[in-house]
Amino acid sequence: MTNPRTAPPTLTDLTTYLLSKTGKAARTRLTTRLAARGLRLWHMAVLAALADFGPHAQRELADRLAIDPSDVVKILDELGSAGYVERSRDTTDRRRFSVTLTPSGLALLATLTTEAEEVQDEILAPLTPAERTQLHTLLSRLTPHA
Amino acid sequence: MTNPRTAPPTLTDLTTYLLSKTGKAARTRLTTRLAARGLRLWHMAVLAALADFGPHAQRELADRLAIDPSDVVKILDELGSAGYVERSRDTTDRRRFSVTLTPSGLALLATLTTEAEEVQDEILAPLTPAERTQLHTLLSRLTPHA
DNA sequence: CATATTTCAGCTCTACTGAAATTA
DNA sequence: CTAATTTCAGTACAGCTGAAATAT
Repeated sequence: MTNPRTAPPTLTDLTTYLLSKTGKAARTRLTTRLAARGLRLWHMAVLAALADFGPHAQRELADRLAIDPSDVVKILDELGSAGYVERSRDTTDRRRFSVTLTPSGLALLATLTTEAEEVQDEILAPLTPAERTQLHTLLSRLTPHA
Repeated sequence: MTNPRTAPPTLTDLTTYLLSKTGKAARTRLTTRLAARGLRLWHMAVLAALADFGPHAQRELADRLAIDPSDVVKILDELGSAGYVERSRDTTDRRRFSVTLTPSGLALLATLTTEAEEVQDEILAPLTPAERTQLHTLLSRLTPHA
């Protein structure tokens, strides 16, 4: 009768459950693609922050992306040794490093964004373009609040 | 100028990013509430599966909820010792345990569902009732695919 | 004999904690 | 002297792997 892989209605009646499940599916798929390049989601997030807002101190990156400052260190070590970002001492406050995006970092971000859009096309496949816009608008009303 | 906690547009332009972020926020909030009762999300998911579809073998729970079978063991140990579920050997296939929900398990599920709905009200607060319905409908079109 | 279910021991990864070194 | 930034070592947890015990 019932497909044994059907999720419980008690859960699927909750919009937050659907949100959590589809969000996790999207994240997992992109994580898998990034792993093929030896990268994780935080690497992409850091590149995006630098591209969109310019140089950051490490603490600023941690605040903006809600990453633990102690984890920012390793992420930047990896991006730095691959030549995607550069660290230099902030001249006005020598406790800080100023992190900047390199041209190759910007190029990488463009590639990763394309991959993310491919994953998005997979996840949103059942929706028409108009419905996708509708969904995006609704979700963007939520995020500042969450 | 720019609030240093603003997320990068390169990311927020992706619907899947918003999906991931709001889904994670919802999950985190409910996880926190459940932890106050010594429970985790999987406990609630198992109770929901048993309430909605009746008794399951452990393997069936694992398939339906996409949990690793080896993790089902511990979850049921905890639910069982608290009296929320009962395990009995399946008479037709004695390799299997048949897991059933107890009345107190059903009562617990009702309480947890209320908590989940409270979290949902927090997360969806910016939306009107009509918009919430719209969001739910769109998301329910996605999950079978994902 | 090959396969399925339950169980356990152990690995890995992410996220978080606590503290040290440097500078403001 | 207090506080902020970067860094590192270590902890806790969830999810997964591999294999054993029992039954089909």
